[in-house]
Parts: sequence; structure tokens; C-alpha cells
Amino acid sequence: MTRYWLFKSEPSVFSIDDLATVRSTSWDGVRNYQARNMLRDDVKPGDRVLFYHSNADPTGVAGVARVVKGAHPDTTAFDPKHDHFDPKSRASEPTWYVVDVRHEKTFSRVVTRDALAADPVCAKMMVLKKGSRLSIQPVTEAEYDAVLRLAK
DNA sequence: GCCAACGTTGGC
DNA sequence: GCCAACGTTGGC
Repeated sequence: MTRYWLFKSEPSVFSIDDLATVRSTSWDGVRNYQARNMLRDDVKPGDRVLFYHSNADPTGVAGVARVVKGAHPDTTAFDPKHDHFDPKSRASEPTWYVVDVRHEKTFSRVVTRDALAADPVCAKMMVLKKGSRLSIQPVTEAEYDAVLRLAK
């Protein structure tokens, strides 16, 4: 079953253009247990991803990606020199996981929060809720399709 | 830069 | 187990 997700990233750190350049990448650095559980248990190859730019101008969905590999350990947690190092996570029993995603499409214009809020389907999305900090969020197929329509 | 909302830590 | 303090996220 194909599922649909929204992945947040600050474009100053990693943007949809960066993903387009590298083609595919491991989505590392997720350090929240709720998001980790979804990455580890629910995000599967073939799933579709809305790539969301947070802390950005403009803020919103900048494109789409595809999951190409399911959960495997986030090795950045093992590296003491890495920003995402976490001494609690060990190779024998990893705390944190990544999935691999491949660039699929960069929208010609970002689907902004205002545009999402103005759409009857997208208005209910988790990402629009005040204080919604979850960096991996489930979206419905209807929401995913509606965002693609808004991107046209 | 501000600050509200949230998650985590740690003293008790 | 409670909860205050703290750090982080993220919109504005």
C-alpha cells in the first residue's frame, strides 16, 4: 500500500534543489521518537513524500520525492564529530533510523501555507496546525493529490 | 529577533 | 510519577 508523507527540511540546511542535485539521499538527523517510529515502522519503498520547506521564504511544499529504501540505521548518530551524534545510539542497537528518498519533482512555485490553508482539502493538514513540530507527518492521498493540483 | 508550543531532562 | 526548567522548532 502506497502511503503519503510530508517531510520537513530547512532549505538553508537541505533544500529540494539540493535533493535534485544529489538525486537521492538518506533522510538523516530525525531525532524525535514519534517521527522515528514512523520512519522505522511505516515509511516504505514506493511511498510518496511532500518535501516541505520550513523556516523559509516562502514556507511550504517545494516538491515531491519518492521513498526508495525503507528504514536502516542513521549512521550519523554514531559519529562523535557529526552534528547529529547521539551517544545513546549504538550500532548494535540503533536509536535512530533513516529512509532513502529520491527526487521526483521540484514545483515551479512553492505551494505556500496560505495556499494550503485556502484549499478545502489541504486546510486540515497537520502541518498547518499551530505548534505542529513533527518533522515526519502522514498525509492522506486526497491531501497529496490536492497539493499537486495547487502546484500546477 | 520574538515568542508560543512542544519535547526532554532531572530533581524531588 | 510529577512538574519546573530548559532547549528546540518554526511561523511570523
